[in-house]
Amino acid sequence: METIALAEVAAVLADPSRATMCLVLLDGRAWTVGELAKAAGIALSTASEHVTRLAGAGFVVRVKQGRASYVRIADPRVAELIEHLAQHAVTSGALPRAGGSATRNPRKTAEHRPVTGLKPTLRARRLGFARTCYDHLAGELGVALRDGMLATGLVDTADGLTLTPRGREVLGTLGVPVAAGRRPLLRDCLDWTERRDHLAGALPAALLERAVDAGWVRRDGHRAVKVLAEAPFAALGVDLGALTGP
DNA sequence: TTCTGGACCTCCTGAGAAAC
DNA sequence: GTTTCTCAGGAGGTCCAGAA
Repeated sequence: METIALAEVAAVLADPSRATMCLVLLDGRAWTVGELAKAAGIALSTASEHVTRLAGAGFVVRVKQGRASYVRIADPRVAELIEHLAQHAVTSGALPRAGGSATRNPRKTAEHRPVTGLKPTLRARRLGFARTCYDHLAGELGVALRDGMLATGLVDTADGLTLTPRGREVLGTLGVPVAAGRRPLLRDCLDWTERRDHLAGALPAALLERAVDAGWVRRDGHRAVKVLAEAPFAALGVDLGALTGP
């Protein structure tokens, strides 16, 4: 019974077009069916069918707004599942690291297309340096944030990943709201480019939202994030100058 | 082991509906 | 009228069980 259910769910992601759509949606934004079709390199009607199937399996939800129909990942757990599958694909050799592709359809997203020139190389480097992992920061910057917050005592791992009183204070001064709600405040999320953990959960999501609102970082194309020089990441134990950068 | 026919899947074009 | 999306129908490819 469970085997059949697992096979059915896996079959939904087994199609390269639907997998591409899911990877595109990992940036946490809502996309129109037309945009998804363009990203996957398929016709609009075909994309609509794929979205219907993804929605039926609970991977995505549709939000009607006027004549447009927006599609987004159903919830953060789905995003984590897709991110982990992508990470597994990389570590198992099915997909090369950022910038490569092993799908049977070569016209897929820029993120997984083989690097053939300067522009794709730069894109891959930007993704590797700093990007969004659904709703939080990932890449070299994401891993550095975890390391920095641990090193400066803002986060503690003695009893699982917890925010220390000092961490609460520092984040408060930065204007980052600290409220867990139904989601865990902090948890580890394996980074598929760095092969190390970065921070996920309600707090990293709030930090990214605050960073974008305050202009510390700017979304720079699909998933890539540009860090501005005046970003106060030093308060979180991150030495931006020590990172390799894109 | 190879061939064959049916079932299934993906993707396309074209028509039509709905919203602006 | 234009844009965006869904639906219908069909082409082409793949998979698989059964036969030779």
